[in-house]
Amino acid sequence: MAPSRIRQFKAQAQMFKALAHPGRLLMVDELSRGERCVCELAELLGVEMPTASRHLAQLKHAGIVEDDKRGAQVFYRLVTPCVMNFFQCVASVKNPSPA
Amino acid sequence: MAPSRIRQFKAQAQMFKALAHPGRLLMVDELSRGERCVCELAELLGVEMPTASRHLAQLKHAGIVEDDKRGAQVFYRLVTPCVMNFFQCVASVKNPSPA
DNA sequence: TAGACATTTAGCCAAGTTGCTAAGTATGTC
DNA sequence: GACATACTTAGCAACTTGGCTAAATGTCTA
Repeated sequence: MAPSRIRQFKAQAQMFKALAHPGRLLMVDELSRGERCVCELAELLGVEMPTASRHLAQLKHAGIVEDDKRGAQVFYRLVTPCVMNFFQCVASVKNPSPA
Repeated sequence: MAPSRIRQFKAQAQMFKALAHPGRLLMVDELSRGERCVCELAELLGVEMPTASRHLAQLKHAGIVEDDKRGAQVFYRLVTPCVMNFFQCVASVKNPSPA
C-alpha cells in the first residue's frame, strides 16, 4: 500500500466521520438553506449550545463548513454546496434506481 | 421536526458511519474491482480475520455490501457500484473545482 | 468420525465519542 | 467598569468502537 493512498483513505474517512451523526447531518441540511448562528442550530437540534458548538467544530475541522464572527455571534455556512451531493449519493445507495 | 425526517437522518448517518473508517474504505475500494473473500481483505488491511469480518458485517448492515457463502469461504461484493460515487463526492468537497 | 480450514461470535481492554455542566473568552450595552 | 449575551473550552460520566485472542460454527477431505 502506497503511503499516499493510506493518507487519502484516512482523509476521506475523516470527512465521512464528520457526517456520521444525525445532528450534524441536520446542521448541514439546514446550512444548505443559508448561514445560521450557533444558537439557532443548537435550538434546531434540541441540544445545549456547547454541544452544538463542538459539532460545528468537527464539521469545520473536516472542511465542510466555515465560520464568520460578526459581533458576539458566530455564523456558520457550507464551504461548498457540493456537500449536498452526498445526500443524493446516499439516497441512491439506500434506494438504488432499477438498473 | 417530523419523525420521518429524523429517521431519514439517522439512516443516512448510519451509512456515513459505516464508511467512516480507513480500513472499510479500503475494503470498498478493493471490492469495486470485484468480489473478495474475507481472508483476502484481512490480508489487504493487515488485520486479523475476526477484525475484517466485523468490519464487513458493519458494511453489510449498512447495505453497502452483500455476502455469498461458497463452500467454506464467504465472498463479499458491493451491492451497487453507486457507492463509488461517494469517493468522487468527497474529492470534490476536499478539492472543489474553481466555481 | 477426525482433522484442517474459513469464518463468525464472544469477551476483554484501550481509546474515542457525545451528552452535560461549569468556567473562560469576547463583544455589545449601560 | 459592570453586566448581559454568544460562544468556546475543559472536565466528567456513559457509551461505542476497534483491535486482539479464544472459542464456536460450518464446510470440505480423507
